[in-house]
Amino acid sequence: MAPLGRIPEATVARLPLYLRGLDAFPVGVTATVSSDELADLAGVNAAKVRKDLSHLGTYGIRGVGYDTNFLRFQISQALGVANVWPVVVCGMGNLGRALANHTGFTDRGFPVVAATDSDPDKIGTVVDGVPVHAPNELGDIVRRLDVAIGVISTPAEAAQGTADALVAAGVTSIMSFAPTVLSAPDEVEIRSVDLATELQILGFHLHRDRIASES
Amino acid sequence: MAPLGRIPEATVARLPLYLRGLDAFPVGVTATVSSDELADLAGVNAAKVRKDLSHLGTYGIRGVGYDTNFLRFQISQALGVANVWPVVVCGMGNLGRALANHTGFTDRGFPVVAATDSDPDKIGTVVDGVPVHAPNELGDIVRRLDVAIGVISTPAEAAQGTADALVAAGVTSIMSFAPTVLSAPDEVEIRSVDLATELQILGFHLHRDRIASES
DNA sequence: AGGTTCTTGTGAACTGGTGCACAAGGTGTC
DNA sequence: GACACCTTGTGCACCAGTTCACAAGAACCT
Repeated sequence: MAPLGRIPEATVARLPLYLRGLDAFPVGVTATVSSDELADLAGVNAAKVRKDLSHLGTYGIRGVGYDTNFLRFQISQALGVANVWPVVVCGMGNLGRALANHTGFTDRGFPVVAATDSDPDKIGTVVDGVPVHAPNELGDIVRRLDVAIGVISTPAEAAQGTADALVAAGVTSIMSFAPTVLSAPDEVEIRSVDLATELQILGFHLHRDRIASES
Repeated sequence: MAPLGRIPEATVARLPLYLRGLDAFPVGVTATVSSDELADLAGVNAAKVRKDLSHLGTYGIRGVGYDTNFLRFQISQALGVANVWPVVVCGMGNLGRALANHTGFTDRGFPVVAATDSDPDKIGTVVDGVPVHAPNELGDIVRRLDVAIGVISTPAEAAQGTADALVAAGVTSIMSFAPTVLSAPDEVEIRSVDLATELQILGFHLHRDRIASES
């Protein structure tokens, strides 16, 4: 019922999952989905679904469920999915190349419009349709192509410098894969994904289970 | 002071960050680090560092700080970093190849020992030192190479089947990049990293800021 | 030794988020 | 129209995790 007040961060993080879950229903065809079904599709529980959706001011229909098309519209609206946010990939190593070529990005409104790399052999080339520039052109690229999001896939040593350059160019959203802490002004939103860290967390559980089974 | 009781999940997720932060101190050289410094290195706050470390039963020295070498040892111990956990990468698309070739994995005790892919052209080849097998050989590979962790980088449609195969082969730790919900028995630990979802969360903040600045 | 300064370890308050449980409201059947 | 059946929306209790604030302990200086 809350008319678009502040949406809790935990809810925001789940909205994309609901949207993904709604892919199970064809667009345009009238259908309803219950919080229970949607919970299954998104991998959460039903109470959470209902509470999350109530934050959007979405009205489901008691006894029936949510209209799939209207719900899709509401969530898209809240997330601003209609917008297209151009992305620049900084660091065209293995990971950078994979990201630049990742269809899941462009499909969802995040086209990779340019990349940077410090390797002279790569600068000036076009990889999978993405032009590779020198790092010092970053500011220029951002302004010219209206880049909204910077992806950092450089080695850890170069990450902070790259982040600084992105911030200087006016980018306020950064997704980093570099295994290091980045500092930036408060208004810059940084999401850090460290794959090795993720594996270490899995390793912890394996380790503990092994110890438990040995004793 | 708690002698290795149950460590909160949130703490476990930060231990790798502390370990990474300790890289700033050379191994073997005696030095101390305060919770404040370590907090900076790991990108969290000092109170959290102290409480987290207290869960390990680690004793710092009041008025001084923590011995860097001992701390490194303690955290490594807790995480089970000494163990080597072989990894199989399922799905050798762009992302899979990048992961298989990612030095950050092997370096930290997670060697990629094999991969699978359904493309007949790839099966039987060796990519960056990693042999590619057919999906139906997965069970065999896991048993033969003692695989502990499965990475799923297949398309969404193939993800559940791959997960099932991993579980059937006895793998209890899965890291998935597929944009879909995976179901598995409770004892299987699944960490899901959906890159498009991450970008959508960034997009939400961009969208909100734009609205705020327009009104 | 006494005083000053530093930093840990932790009790306690606080915060955000979760999950239960049920009233409110809607549909369908007889 | 009455009744049985669904499913939402939400108040409330609960829980995990965070942050504060400070006593306890250690080093150093005079």
